[in-house]
Amino acid sequence: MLVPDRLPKESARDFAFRTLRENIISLELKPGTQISENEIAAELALSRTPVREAIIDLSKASIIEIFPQKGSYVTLIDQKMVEESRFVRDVLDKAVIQLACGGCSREALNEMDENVLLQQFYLEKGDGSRLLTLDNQFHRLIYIAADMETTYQMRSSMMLHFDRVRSLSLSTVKDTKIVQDHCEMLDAIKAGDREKAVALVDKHLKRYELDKLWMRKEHPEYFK
Amino acid sequence: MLVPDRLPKESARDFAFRTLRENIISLELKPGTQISENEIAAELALSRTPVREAIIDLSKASIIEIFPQKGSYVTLIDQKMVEESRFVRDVLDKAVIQLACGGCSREALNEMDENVLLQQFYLEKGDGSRLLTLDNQFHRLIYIAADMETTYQMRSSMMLHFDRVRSLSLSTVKDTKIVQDHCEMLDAIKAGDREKAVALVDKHLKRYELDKLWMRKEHPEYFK
DNA sequence: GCAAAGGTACTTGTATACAAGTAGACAAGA
DNA sequence: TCTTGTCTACTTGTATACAAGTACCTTTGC
Repeated sequence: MLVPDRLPKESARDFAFRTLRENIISLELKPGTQISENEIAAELALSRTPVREAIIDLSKASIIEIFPQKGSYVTLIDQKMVEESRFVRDVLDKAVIQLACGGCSREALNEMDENVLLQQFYLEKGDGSRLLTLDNQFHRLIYIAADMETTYQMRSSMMLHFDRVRSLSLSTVKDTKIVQDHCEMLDAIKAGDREKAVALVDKHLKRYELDKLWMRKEHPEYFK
Repeated sequence: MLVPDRLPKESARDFAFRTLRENIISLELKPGTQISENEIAAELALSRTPVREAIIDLSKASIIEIFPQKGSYVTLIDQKMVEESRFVRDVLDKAVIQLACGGCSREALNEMDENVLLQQFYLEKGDGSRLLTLDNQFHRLIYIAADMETTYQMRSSMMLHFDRVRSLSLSTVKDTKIVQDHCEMLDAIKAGDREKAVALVDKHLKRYELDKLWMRKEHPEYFK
């Protein structure tokens, strides 16, 4: 497992949560892997308590499954769960982008401009990991622009399942179309073109279908 | 605080979570109230650990706010949060009921029939608390009918804010229209009439606007 | 050889002890 | 009177100890 630096003032629990989450999404901790509270605690130089609390949090999002008195495991990727995540994302993203089309602050637009610029930069550099971060950030900025940040947080917890599937594929495929989609979405928001924006979200999400198929073919052992 | 019976095989953590959640939603624990891990633990005859874990869970849904080394408090009702909850519910409910209109099992329909019957029964009896439970259950059944139960769980966590506002008003108002709405929704699902179903969800949600206004007028001290 | 019993080493669940930080009471001193 | 320091009693955060259940291996008996 990759152990990042502990941020200043970060609580033990938050540190454990962040570490586990990143390792699971990046597939560094593979689906099916057993998670021992004691082992993780030792690895992070913490006691069991904060580690346990972090694991409970992650189990709430069904990304870790706890079997009392037996053990805890990184869940296998569940096709149905990924599908529902996709559905929620589809429905919320379309509703929110329409709000954003209704007008948002200069600030929010600037941040999105900057984000898209960086996406193009790292796309050329071929830095898939950085791209994934910017991708997530871009969609978050849309929610912020629509003043729906709490809703975004909720979306995030469900998106964990989706993120795992994207993780590997985005870092190898480096699809230029995804960045292109983001550019066009931003344009649609600026133009206040709801119809175009919704169509773009729809097209955008369909791309991940390929990711899923590719991953399922390449790593069937990750799936339930 | 009202302490329910502990269910058989229920873990201490689940028991603490359930107890706190119910007391908060029912406004038995009023917005702004301080929650002491020690006090709750004593009251439920548990140690701090499971109580603490339950409190952390509830803080994830922003229904309890934890100030480290200071104290934990039942959050005041946040208008923006209620608004976002309403938005999420609106968007998801409309999408899901359309799926249900696409056809669902005989079983699911039977359960909904039964539920609506009970709603009418308890409406006449004037049992608001029982009505609230049935109301929640009805909407859950729609999600189950659409095979979107995980999505419903996500919806639930955000709905806590909404539920608090409904709690008092539903128990006093006992609006016959709400039960009527449910009947019509069920009919629309049976008929596969998407358009009608969506319109009903829309109308249904608008009723709660009145709840909010009533509550804000009656209990301004509960709001942020 | 095989089956059953029991020990052992793990797991998570819960309880308790201690650490660290905050708020308020209260008294001492300017 | 007001300020300041300290003590006390609280809070949550973390560490540790113990309880209870599971899986597996080993040993014992046939």
